[in-house]
Amino acid sequence: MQVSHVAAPVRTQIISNLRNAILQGHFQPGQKLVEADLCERLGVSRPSVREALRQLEAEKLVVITPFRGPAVAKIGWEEASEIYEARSLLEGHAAYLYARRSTAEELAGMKAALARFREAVLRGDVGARLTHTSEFYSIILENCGNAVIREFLGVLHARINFLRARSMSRVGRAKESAAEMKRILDALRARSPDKARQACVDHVKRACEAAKATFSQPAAKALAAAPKRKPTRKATRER
Amino acid sequence: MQVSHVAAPVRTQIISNLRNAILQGHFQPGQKLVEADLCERLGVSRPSVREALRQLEAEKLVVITPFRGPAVAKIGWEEASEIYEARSLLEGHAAYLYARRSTAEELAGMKAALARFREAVLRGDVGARLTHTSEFYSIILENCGNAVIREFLGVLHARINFLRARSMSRVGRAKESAAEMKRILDALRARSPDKARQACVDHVKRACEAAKATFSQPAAKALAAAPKRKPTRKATRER
DNA sequence: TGACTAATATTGTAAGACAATTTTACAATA
DNA sequence: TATTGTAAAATTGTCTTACAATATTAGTCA
Repeated sequence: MQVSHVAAPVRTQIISNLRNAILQGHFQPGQKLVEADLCERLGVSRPSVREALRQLEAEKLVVITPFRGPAVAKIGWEEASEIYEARSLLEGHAAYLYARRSTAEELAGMKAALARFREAVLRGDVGARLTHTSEFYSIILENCGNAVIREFLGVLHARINFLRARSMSRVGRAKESAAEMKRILDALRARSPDKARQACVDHVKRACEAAKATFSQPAAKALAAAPKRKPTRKATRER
Repeated sequence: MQVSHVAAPVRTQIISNLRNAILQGHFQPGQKLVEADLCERLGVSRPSVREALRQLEAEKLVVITPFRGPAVAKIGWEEASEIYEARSLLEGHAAYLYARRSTAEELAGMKAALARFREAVLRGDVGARLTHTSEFYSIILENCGNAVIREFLGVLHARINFLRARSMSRVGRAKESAAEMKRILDALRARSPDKARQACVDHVKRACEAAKATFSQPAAKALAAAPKRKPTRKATRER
């Protein structure tokens, strides 16, 4: 007899697959996602793919333009700035709430995550830095007692994931980041909601500034790759 | 079938229709939404309906359980409480941001909306109260300068819409609400971000308390509406 | 009456079809 | 050569049909 397989619907897997692919940068921002290609690549039908794309659109990871189809969401500095602002507000409040609810085990878990983060910084492992930062934060979010805030932050983190990766790979940033996380942890240990909020807000502010700095660099690449408008019409092939 | 020349995808209309129907209470919370019924009622195909339902699920207005299908989201006090908390945070910040950006025209518009709200209170028109409250708030949200916060608040408002309707119909509440809105407007006129934030937070807090009070009442209706219950089998599943 | 089984309803997914629209390719022209 | 207009191809939006998987309901039997 088959184990009561809670049978993850195909659609769910498609969503996970696509979301991970986008978050891990396998698709470039702005890249067009052709439905037929996705069907073939994932081995599923078009209705399933379309339903999954709807959900990702609602998460703002995908933008769907009528008759032009879905594309990976592309984010500009202005929008990123707004996301950082909302994140600061929500993350600060999550820490505020969590400061009164933290347990010794959880704080130990955060300490361990922070240690692994520091180790990853020394190793120069950018991917691990993100992983352990997420571990650190998820303990706060999972236990802050407000699922609505948690989910919003999950969506926001996903949307600026690539920015976090970019800024975290900057030399000085990771070390700064570790110090800021330490400050958050200290505030939580002290069970001081206001200090925890402030530490989080400061951390996000710094992260925001680091991300902003990365918005000046890529322009060089963009300019280099676009030697002014080419007269022939096939110049619009991008996207 | 019918062809629409305009760029208004059928799916978009379905989403609007269903969302409005839910917000206006034409479907009860917890009510099951049978795909075939929706197809017939809206005159569209099942794939289109399913795509629309996916989006509404992402907005948390609809809950889809595997093999049991979609149902109008039902919200308990605990979740509502979390929503009010997030709303307080975000709405307060929106007002904080807006206090520095408000224009004379916009403030006049808010004054007018508040006047219409007061009028609706006197008339006893509950529907108009909600309409004009939304007008009042939308001026803040549309111009606060942060689209991310604006959209989050739009989603939150939709999720607790029925609560707002319930609490706003309580006798004393509407009048209180008018006074609180006046206080927000005064703070904005004074261009005081902190006062505006505080006024908003207080307003949401009061609204939250009013909503909480309505969570004890509705049991009466539920009892009256379920006269025939067969004890056979597992008591018919809650819908 | 109460429990078990069959029938029915509904959802999950696939495949195919076709109109609407955009994109690309190509040809005509100055 | 460069520009512009048109035709072909590609892609999306939508519908229809189909069928397996699961849940719900009805009916049967003690």
